[in-house]
Amino acid sequence: MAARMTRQRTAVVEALDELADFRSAQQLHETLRARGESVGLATVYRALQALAEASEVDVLRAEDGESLYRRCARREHHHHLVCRHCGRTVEIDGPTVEAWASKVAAAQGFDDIEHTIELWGTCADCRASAATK
Amino acid sequence: MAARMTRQRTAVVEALDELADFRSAQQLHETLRARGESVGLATVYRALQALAEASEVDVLRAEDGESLYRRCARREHHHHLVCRHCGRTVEIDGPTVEAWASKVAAAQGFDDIEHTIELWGTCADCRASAATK
DNA sequence: CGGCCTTTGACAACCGTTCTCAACAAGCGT
DNA sequence: ACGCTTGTTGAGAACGGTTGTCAAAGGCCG
Repeated sequence: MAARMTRQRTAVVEALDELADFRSAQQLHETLRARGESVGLATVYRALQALAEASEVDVLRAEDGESLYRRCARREHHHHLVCRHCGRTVEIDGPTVEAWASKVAAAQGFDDIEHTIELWGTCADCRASAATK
Repeated sequence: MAARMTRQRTAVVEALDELADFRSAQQLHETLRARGESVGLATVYRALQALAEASEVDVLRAEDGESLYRRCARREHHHHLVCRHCGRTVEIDGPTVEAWASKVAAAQGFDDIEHTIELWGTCADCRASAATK
């Protein structure tokens, strides 16, 4: 139960802190390998899972179903505008949207409401480099 | 290129029409088998894929990553309130939300914007049967 | 330092989905 | 109705992300 601070966990957290954008577990694993920090893939998955449970990282699903992780600045509930090419992320919140969501759901007799509100797009940088093809 | 109307495709469409709720490809496959309509799993996947491309069905991802399909009443853009236990679905639209989403994204210099707005909950029926455990 | 007990890592197992490819059948022309 | 052409089917293999297994490694508390 006690969360031990191991070299591997520290490495995962550090990598997330530096990256700042949404990354897949495999990308993270690759990054760690590249910088010499040898960490097993399964361990990366477990670390991310634990962090997500503790709300230390946000998780969202890419369009192809892969899970992406990010260490967000704010721990409160919020949403994201994510570049589908490079993972670049902007945190956003929509107080209006929150209210709207729970009102609609309640009106239909639904409980335990959760909502998924994510915005995907192509950021300015990726649009520029795509033009240079 | 021409879309041929085969027994299998017809069966998939019919099953979707009757079900009315979001179902996974495997559930659909199981349903068809159960009613004697022998259809290969791969074929179900292909049929759903084709229907999705033609905007004949809506696709969304369950929390565990599985794809769910549904034949919606309206073909225009809309969102869903889905019971995470039985797939029961209510179509909803949020004109305010749409506007908000594209405005926010544009303000950050993002292009090709797409948004995912889905509501998950437990419907009244499932809540009731859960109480009977 | 010693030992308990969590964590690790290589690899196998899983599971949803897609691919392969020979057999099959829609739909068209005759 | 009869071929023919060509898209479609289906069983099984392949795939890719993720999770499980289990012996070895190593935090952490006394």
